[in-house]
Amino acid sequence: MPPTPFEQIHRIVARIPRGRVATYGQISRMLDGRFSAQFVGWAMHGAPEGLPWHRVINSKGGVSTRRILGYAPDLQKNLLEAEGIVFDDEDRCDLAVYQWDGR
DNA sequence: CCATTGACGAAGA
DNA sequence: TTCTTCGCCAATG
Repeated sequence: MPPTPFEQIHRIVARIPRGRVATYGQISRMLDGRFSAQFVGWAMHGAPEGLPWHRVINSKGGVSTRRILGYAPDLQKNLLEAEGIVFDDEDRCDLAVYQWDGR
């Protein structure tokens, strides 16, 4: 049987190298637009342990987990900073520098 | 089966 | 630049 949408998304996320990031929309496009960017976010909600979910951010270069209740504030940002990614005073990083090229 | 729901994004005001 | 609107589509109840 074919991989589920979640599995296809998780496979891509698992390939993101340390110190790089990918956007929800980018992953959606890498899967040929079969799923909406919004759905990619939903797939992260149920990400299996070990998946580098923190390397997936929004198109503005910022993290989106702060609005989720139950998450430690700035956890995602802290994990990325630990990998060398720098955020500006608006909590955004430079996608031109850190965005994964998919290879 | 139908309505609602998102860790989103592009376009327009 | 910020805010709103609309499209997106599998999952969930």
